[in-house]
Amino acid sequence: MVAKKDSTEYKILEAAKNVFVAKGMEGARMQEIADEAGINKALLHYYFRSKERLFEAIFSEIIKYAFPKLTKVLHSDSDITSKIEQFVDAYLNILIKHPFIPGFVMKELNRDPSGLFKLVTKFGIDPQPVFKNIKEAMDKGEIVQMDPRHLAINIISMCVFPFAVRPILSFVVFKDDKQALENFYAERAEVIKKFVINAIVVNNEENE
Amino acid sequence: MVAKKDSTEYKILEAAKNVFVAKGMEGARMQEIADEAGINKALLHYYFRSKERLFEAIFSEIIKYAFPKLTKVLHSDSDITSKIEQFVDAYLNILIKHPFIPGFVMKELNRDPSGLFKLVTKFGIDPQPVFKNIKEAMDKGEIVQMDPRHLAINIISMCVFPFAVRPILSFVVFKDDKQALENFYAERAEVIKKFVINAIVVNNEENE
DNA sequence: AAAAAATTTAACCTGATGGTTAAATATTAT
DNA sequence: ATAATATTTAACCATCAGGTTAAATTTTTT
Repeated sequence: MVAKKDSTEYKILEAAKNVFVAKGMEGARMQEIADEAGINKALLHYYFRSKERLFEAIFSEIIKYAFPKLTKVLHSDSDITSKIEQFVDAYLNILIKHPFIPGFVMKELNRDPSGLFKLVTKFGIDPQPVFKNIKEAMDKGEIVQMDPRHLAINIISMCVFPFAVRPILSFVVFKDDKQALENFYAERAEVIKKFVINAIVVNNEENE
Repeated sequence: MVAKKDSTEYKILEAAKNVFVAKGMEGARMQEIADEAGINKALLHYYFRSKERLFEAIFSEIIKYAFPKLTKVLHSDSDITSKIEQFVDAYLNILIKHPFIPGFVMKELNRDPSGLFKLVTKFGIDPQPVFKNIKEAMDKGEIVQMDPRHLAINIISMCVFPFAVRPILSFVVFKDDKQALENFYAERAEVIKKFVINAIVVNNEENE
């Protein structure tokens, strides 16, 4: 059940999200979350019982936000290249709006993978149907033959990784020029789609 | 200066690496590092002064190990596609031998980017010459025209990201089948090279 | 052999931190 | 109006954790 805007619970969730995203589960301090929510620290425990549970509430909310938008495009009846393009567009749309997600999720993935495992199981996320769909397209000669898992991880890697390494990317490549970095991110969807299509579609002279 | 094998300092560094990699800078406990090194906790401070400095010693050693192997292949006189292939081979070689590196480095990148910034500056890592080299190859028509930065980040993303998400990749795609995962990683170099060459080399019918 | 330096140790310190509690206050139900 | 429930608060607790210290021991230097 969703907390009403302006309620104490809502304020806690917003503050907790800000602090957990910035500092991580271990680095975040309950007093800092309370300060940012403008409440007494004891209330954090009154509403959420423990730091761990508060964190889980935030983490699952983030995962719950992103996953459906991605799996939805994969269950359409489009041909494989359209699906890939829609998937890339959907993914970049989410990442541009919420660029903190990859760094945050991957930090917590490596700290304690079981949390994400539970959510994956809970949401019934299963890539096998997607791999099967890709395999069928390969067998029909629509795209080149390769292990569908490699194709999937190639696409996801190009989508997510640049956001996950945002700090070092900004520093090394963009010299902390925020606008240039935003422009780079804005171009990613088109670049990835073209790159992938070029890599996998057979005899693709028309689009050269 | 390198610590002699079997010396206390060497034991500390090995133990610290194990614990920092597993738990991260914040999650690691000095007592646990001492226990694993088989020494009194005070010795950690005697040799390294603070937890932060001990961590920095480990972190820079890891970065120092990996970077030269990668930049070396980029400074050869080969044509661009050979360079890309050598780079991918070198990168995957390192990652397969030390699969913990991406998860660890990215976790610390997001916790405190300045540490990595300092190392990048210290080692004089500058991608501009590589971008220039790529651009020249594009202008000559050897590979398709695109922003060199996108090409570079595409390649690095496909190399690194699958290792960075190893826990969830193993869980979701490989059902914790370690051998299957290792096989997948072992195939990555060839898959990435072929994928990239297909994506960027013009009229590449011979290799189909 | 003796002195100096390096290394090691057990015990301790201080601040930080997640969590708890009893009481007060506010809100809701009767 | 009163009772019950929910919310809030200041103060506190107990443990944890990085770091320190004086003294003992070992090793190295003279």
